[in-house]
Amino acid sequence: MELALSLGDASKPFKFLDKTPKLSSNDLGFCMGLGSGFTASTRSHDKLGSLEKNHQEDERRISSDPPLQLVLLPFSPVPRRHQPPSKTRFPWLADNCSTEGSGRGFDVNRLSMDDADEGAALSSPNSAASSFQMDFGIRSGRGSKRDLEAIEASRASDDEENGLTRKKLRLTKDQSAFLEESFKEHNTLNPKQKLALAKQLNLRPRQVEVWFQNRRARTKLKQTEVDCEYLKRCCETLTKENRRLQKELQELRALKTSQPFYMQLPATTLTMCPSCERVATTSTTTNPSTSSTTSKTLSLPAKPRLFP
DNA sequence: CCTATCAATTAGATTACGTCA
DNA sequence: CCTGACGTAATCTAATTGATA
Repeated sequence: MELALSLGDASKPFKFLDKTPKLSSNDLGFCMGLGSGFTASTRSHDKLGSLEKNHQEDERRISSDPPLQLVLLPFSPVPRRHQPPSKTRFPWLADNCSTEGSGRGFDVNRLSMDDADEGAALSSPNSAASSFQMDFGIRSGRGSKRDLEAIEASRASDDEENGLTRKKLRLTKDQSAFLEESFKEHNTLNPKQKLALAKQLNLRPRQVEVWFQNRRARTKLKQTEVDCEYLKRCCETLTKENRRLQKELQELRALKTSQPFYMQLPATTLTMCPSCERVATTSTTTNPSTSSTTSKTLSLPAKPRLFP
């Protein structure tokens, strides 16, 4: 999982955002900043952090198991620490490419994928992943504990299928990684790509489709969170600026009251920005306390975007 | 009508955390 | 104090459903 987001230094968490109604990115119609470094959403950080944590957890799990050496086609994924880039990560691909079904275990996916008819798929939506994991574990002969448990679960689910008790089985790390790589290239799939991916991953096209759908939703959610945090920072900055200006106004009024005649002189030159219609002072008054009146340059920061 | 997509939701799996013996 | 078992809340995510273009 890679999400590149550089928005400056992180700050304290904003817990209340958890309960804040999510804003649609379509609603974000304005953009304002004062050149201060905006921070990324801590909520996003939390989530991304947890994703990273999950990833690390996954890697930790993997590291305890002997690495599988497989061939990845047709993509060239980023090499991982524990996986030599020249080796492949997907055993079923190796089988698909070389032996074409020889030594294959029971695989219900093929039933639906060969004719590309999702409607002909088995009734259990989990059967595909189950068979995949079972196939994976048995043929590799040294699957992780998680894989082995998945095998057991798949057997159980196979047994329970007739009893209408379905079990949700997660995609394997490699399947997810492959889908993730694919998502980086294009976050939507045409039917041809969907079928190809499904075939490569030994999933049903429907599963690939759903995965992309959910992945898009997650991306959108994260972007919304980033946008939300960005708007919050904008709001804070504007509030600060507003307070400062109110204070300055008060001081000016007080000065005018105490020095009515003096203030009639044009000691301060006020200029109006034609674009934003804001007033900026460009010269000083005689009162040092108000001479801090500044001509601020309002820079509009780029709106933070997640990748891709 | 058919299809693809999306938002909202459900529900199973997993993780985090507190409690207690 | 440490540890493991246990229960539970929180979180993640595969999958479903209904609306819409």
